Amino acid sequence: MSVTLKHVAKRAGLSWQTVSKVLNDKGHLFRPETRQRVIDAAREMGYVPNAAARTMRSKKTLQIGLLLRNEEGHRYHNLAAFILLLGINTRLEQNGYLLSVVRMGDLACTGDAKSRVFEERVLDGLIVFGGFSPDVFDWVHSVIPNCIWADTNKWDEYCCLHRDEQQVGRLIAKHILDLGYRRAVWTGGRVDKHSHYSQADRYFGLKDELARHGIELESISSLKRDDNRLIYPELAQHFQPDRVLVAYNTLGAQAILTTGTSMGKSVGWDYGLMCCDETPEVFESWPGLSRVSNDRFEMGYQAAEMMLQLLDNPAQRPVSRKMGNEWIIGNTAWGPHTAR
Amino acid sequence: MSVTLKHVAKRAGLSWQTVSKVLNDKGHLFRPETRQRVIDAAREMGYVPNAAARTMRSKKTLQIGLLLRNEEGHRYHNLAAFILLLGINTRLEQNGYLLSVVRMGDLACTGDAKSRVFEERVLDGLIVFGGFSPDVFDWVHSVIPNCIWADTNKWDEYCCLHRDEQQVGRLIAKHILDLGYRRAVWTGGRVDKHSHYSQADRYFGLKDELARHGIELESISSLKRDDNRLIYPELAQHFQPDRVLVAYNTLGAQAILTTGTSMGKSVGWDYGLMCCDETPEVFESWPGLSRVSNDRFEMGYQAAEMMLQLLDNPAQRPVSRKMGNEWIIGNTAWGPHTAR
DNA sequence: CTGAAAGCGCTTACAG
DNA sequence: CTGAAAGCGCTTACAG
Repeated sequence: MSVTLKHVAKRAGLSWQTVSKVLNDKGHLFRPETRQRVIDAAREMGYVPNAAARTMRSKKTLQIGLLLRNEEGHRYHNLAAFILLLGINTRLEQNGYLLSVVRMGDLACTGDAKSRVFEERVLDGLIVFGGFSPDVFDWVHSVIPNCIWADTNKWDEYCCLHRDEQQVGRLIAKHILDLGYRRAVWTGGRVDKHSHYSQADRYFGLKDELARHGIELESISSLKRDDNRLIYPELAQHFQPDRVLVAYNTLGAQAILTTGTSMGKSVGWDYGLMCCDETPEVFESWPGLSRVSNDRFEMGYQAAEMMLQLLDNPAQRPVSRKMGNEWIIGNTAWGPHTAR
Repeated sequence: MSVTLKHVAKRAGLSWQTVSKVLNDKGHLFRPETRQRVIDAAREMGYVPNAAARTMRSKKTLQIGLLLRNEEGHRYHNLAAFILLLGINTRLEQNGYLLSVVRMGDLACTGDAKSRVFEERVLDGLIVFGGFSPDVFDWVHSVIPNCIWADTNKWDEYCCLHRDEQQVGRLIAKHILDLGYRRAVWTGGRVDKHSHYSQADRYFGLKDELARHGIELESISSLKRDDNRLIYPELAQHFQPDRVLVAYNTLGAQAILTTGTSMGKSVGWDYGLMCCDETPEVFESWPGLSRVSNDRFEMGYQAAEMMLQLLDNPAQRPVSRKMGNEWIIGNTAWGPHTAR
């Protein structure tokens, strides 16, 4: 059906093994006319190497998986993961690797993982992204040995990639202090043992840094409605010019903005707002949000980089990395003296 | 290194070919005890079939590609494509197929396509999404014969999947008429031969349907700034209670809203607004937008369905499909009589 | 019911 | 400089 080395060889009048060597360019050790004959024949016949055959010999599939959480009723939950994917893809492509998306519920180890990647040897490695329970980590790792853990709750010396979330908290604290606020309100919810690491790290990074300067971080709780809208029952009393509200992510920031607007409060003037995170959409929809950067494309790129390193030398696993962040100046917090 | 049939066979005390047959469950034609011995041995040793070897025999890679446009400076342009990807993935997974993301600039045929999928036989088929030039279509098709064209400008009898964009225009027209508007303004830009098919179809579907009822569709032009913000120079004069503005997509709707807000105009009251498209984000950020539905997850699911059909029987290619749309009631257009 | 052989398309030692 | 052989891990006719 498709053109193989043998077909090309027949046309070129050479043995198929010779054709293989010419095409793989083993040291230019052929007569130029022979080379040309082979190359022409291959092109004319539209020869394309069979990846499976090559894989069998080389033991490398040149395929990496990206494991994403597949939450029921949250089809779109992982939108940000796409940027990560593009970053990974961009890096892997350079080395001839392909990227396949694998989705899994959090209970995969109990048997609901259906993807073929767990049943056959198809992947050289797997990049795991986001929140899964420890059991899942162990199970996945036992099936696919070469893993990079990107933004998961796992943190070892090797193979893990995190955003430096404590630094995020400290950055927020620094700007709260620089602007002269004496009251700050955390709106990112209560930290418990099931939390994603970012929640604890942002919270304590912020709290501790503020405490060092004699400011106690206040907190308000939040509710999540069935339709995924965030509600902050105690928010109203904190719309004050002397206060800065700290949102866990842009969704939270948006919810605060909406609530404030409906009460006639103007962000930046009637209250301050800072956000610990950003998403690609915020560049278009709310570039003025005062926030800490979060380049998920870069995270993907680095995760891919670590994966390539790991595959290159599995014995010497890549050292874990923490990605730094920057403060992005916005117009949603100007300090406590700007009441109009 | 990894466990093969031979290792399992040795443990089970059988030939490796027999082990293969048992594991592939060829008609239960083995003694139960033999079967059990094999199955136990395989599990104990953690046997996993080698996909490459299987591929070599079956001539099927069980891999599908998703081709996305890779625009310089538009890293995040294709965010909506992720939902499509999830839809495709969900369907393919059921049949054991893997999905790989492939990105390409629009000039690939001139040589900037770097992905390995164009240089080796790795994919059983390719789903092409979005806007490329006809040259690219031809080139891609010549390299990878089994293609499904999802939301591209290509429209044949077979293998194409479109949203019914003319119906979108007609749906908008219908609701404009139902609400009693006599003036409607298209803000979706001028149609030319490089336009995506959706632009022409939405525009003419709307225009023709309105014309049938004696209403002439007005138009205003738009500019795109360097930072991707949309500007409508002639917009101001159209913020009138007797008028409905029709946006090409949610980005356009957002831009109109922002402009209106800055002029103290209240959407739904001071002017009407309808949108031809929706994105996942709009469910969270602007559920009240009066618009036509666009389920990209479903489009992905159907594209995958067509691909599986094509692979199942390449001789009988799947007939092209047009996906219908629904009107989503919002609060941004109430008819021309609601001026306050 | 089980085993031995052929072959999928390639690469890489080893001969000539 | 070119060719013939072995082998990657599997499946599937064909023997026994």
